[in-house]
Amino acid sequence: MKTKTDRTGLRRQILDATRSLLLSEGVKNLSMRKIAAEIGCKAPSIYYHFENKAALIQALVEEGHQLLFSLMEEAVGRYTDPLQRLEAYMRAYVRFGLDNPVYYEIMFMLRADESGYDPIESFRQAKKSQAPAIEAFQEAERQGLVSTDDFIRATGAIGIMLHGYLAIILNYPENSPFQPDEMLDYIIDRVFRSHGIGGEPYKRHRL
Amino acid sequence: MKTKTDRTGLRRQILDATRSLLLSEGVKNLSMRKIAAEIGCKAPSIYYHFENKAALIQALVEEGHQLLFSLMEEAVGRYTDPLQRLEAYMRAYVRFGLDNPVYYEIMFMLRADESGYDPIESFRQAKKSQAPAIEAFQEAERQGLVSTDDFIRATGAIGIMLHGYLAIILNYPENSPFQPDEMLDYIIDRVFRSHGIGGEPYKRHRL
Amino acid sequence: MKTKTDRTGLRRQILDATRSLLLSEGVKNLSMRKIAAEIGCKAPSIYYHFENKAALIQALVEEGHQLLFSLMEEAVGRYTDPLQRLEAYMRAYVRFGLDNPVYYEIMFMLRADESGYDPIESFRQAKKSQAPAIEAFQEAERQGLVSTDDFIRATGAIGIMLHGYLAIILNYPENSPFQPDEMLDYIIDRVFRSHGIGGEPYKRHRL
Amino acid sequence: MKTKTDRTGLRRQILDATRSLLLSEGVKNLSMRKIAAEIGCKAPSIYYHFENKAALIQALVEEGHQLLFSLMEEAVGRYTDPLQRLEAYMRAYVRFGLDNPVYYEIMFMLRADESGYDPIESFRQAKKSQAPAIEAFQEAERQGLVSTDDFIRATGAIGIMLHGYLAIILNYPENSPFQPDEMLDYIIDRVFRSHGIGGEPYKRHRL
DNA sequence: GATGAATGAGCGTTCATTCAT
DNA sequence: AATGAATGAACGCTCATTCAT
Repeated sequence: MKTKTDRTGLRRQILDATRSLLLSEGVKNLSMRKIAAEIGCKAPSIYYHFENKAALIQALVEEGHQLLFSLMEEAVGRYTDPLQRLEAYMRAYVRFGLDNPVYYEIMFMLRADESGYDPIESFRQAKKSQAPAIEAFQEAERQGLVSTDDFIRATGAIGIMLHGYLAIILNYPENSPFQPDEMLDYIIDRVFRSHGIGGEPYKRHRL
Repeated sequence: MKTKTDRTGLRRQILDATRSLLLSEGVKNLSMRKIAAEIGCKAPSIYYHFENKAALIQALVEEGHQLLFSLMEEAVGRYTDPLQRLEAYMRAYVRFGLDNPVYYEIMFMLRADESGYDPIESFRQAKKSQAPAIEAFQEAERQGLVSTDDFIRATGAIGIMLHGYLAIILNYPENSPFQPDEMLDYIIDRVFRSHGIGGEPYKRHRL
Repeated sequence: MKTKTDRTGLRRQILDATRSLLLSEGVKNLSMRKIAAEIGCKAPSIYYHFENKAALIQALVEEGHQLLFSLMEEAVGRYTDPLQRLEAYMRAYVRFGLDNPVYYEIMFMLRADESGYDPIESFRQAKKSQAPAIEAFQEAERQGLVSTDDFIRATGAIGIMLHGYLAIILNYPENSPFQPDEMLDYIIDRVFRSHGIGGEPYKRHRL
Repeated sequence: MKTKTDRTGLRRQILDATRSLLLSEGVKNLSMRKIAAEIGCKAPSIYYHFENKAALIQALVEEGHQLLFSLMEEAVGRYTDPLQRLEAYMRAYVRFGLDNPVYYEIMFMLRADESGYDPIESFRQAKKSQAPAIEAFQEAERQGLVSTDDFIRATGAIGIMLHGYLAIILNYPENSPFQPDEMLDYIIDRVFRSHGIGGEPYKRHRL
């Protein structure tokens, strides 16, 4: 029986409080003291669970990558048609960013020296999450649904586009210079068109 | 070391030193004292020329928007064929970002509360720079070179894509997860393909 | 309005307060905050006058070396007989240490990494202060009062002895394991004896 | 029984790790956590074996005094000629300091409030180690080899000199302002000369 | 015997900014 | 037009130590 029920998992509390503070105040204004204040513990306690501030953010980054990976796998797994899988991937990726702005920002929008997270490792993780899209592309090609032979680059280009979309929305959440939903539809549409074949660009079963 | 004879000299020096420091040390490590030290004056002197740090960065942002605008106009002006104008626009936009990473970052990658610059005003400026691309699209449509009727959104989507491209390269300059040049060619190619018509997707005279 | 009188020379106040705190609490317990509190200013103000803690201590070390130098010159200058000059040097050196324990400690008893002062520079300064003793030795030899040809080493050995004497007294000010005054007389006596010639070891006119 | 071995084991490990850390990082940078990390245990475990940091250092100081005592006895015991015994004492004392800088520093160069060790007790111990030198002096006098009647003070003066020598070398190990070996020979020589008798200062059989 | 968890106190330092001059 | 001097607020972090387990 635990007497300190409200103290259970300070490590978890720290991570959550950090996410919450990052969301409300941004990376620049995150401080160990504020995190501690948010939880009700003292700043040095954080150092028991994390070596330093960078390690704390790094832990969040890793959580983010794991979540992203599982979400991408799950999203793609809902469909069998490769183009649907691809669209599902794109939409789920965007959803991940919109639902988890803090994760997305520290994963992909923070300079390495600010997050303390090795960017190479970050991209290695990101590539793992891209795999479902690459495989979907491959399968689509095999089925003659798209004309592309450079699946990796094609997926990279999609990632770039979705990153641009998310980066703008997340950076200016209240002042997005475009209609997010309509723009996303438009973007996805253009992606498919760009891989279309002749007059019948793609045999796409819309989600 | 410049002399202090020039009246407007210090203001200019401050702006230049700020850009230089932002380039070498990043936004996070920029401080009024460092700027002053770089120039050889004292921190309070900066306050004579700029109300505060935010105003200083804002001045740089405005400079950046002016430069971007003139570069975009100039780039498009070199061609008459609308698709060439469009491609020139895209390439010049990317070039602007790569050549002026500091401008690009404070213009489009800094949160409003960090730059102190009104994001709405920022997008108003950005839209001005997008005008040449929009007009090129319109003309291309008029000439039957592309099948698009939503020129603004199409241009927005291009901006999103190029922003994603630049954001990644600028954020991880030494660890870009793709080959910048080849990816840029690929992206531009896909943009045109996505607006192609039937079996002959576009009549594009490559630059 | 704060008059110039009570604010004059915060830099000087900082140095004095630092010396005072070093005396009462030791190097280990010196902190920028305590210095500030002693004076009545705030810790950051110290940083206007000294780059950091090491620079502050270094400034004191330099002061100490200057004081030592002038005291040694002055002490030796009071006599013409070289052996008297030598004795005066030794007694004045000890007096400097006893009167200025803080100076002595930071000059000669602090590890380089604690004082932030280059030990080589420190010894260069110390050697300057040793010059009067070396010259006295030389003159004593010329006059046939002592039999020594290695004046530098002889002076070095004296310095070592006096340092041992001071280091013990200063480290255990209340518990010195010997009678300071008598021991000093004894030491000086032995120094002269060790340089004596035959049965009439030295022609010394006691001070 | 395994328990007993373990019990004394960690205590011993703590002492050794502390010595090692003191050697490599200095007193200032010694911390309970670092000691624990060095061993592979946690900081609170140290408190099972030592009441606090001061007690831990005190234990080392005591070890040092024991070692010094046995080394001095042993060194002097190798000779029968009292002057040789005296020289052996001096050389062994210096050797102890050079070979065991950490012991020497915490025994004789640390302020009482830093070591937590009663300085009076410290000097009581130190005097025990001086006994062989005092006795050698007495015997030398008895044999007419030196002219001294204050053996205790004479030995004290020697201790002061050797302490000065060691304090400088240990404090500036890389920047000693004199040649250690030659200076030691010189010092020992002067000690004997200072106790010499008339034209034939001492009948010393060099070691 | 040892540790997981936590904390109060404190550290050196940096910062944007102010204001009298 | 610029600066000398100062400050309130905060920062990341380390420390010796405690205490329940």
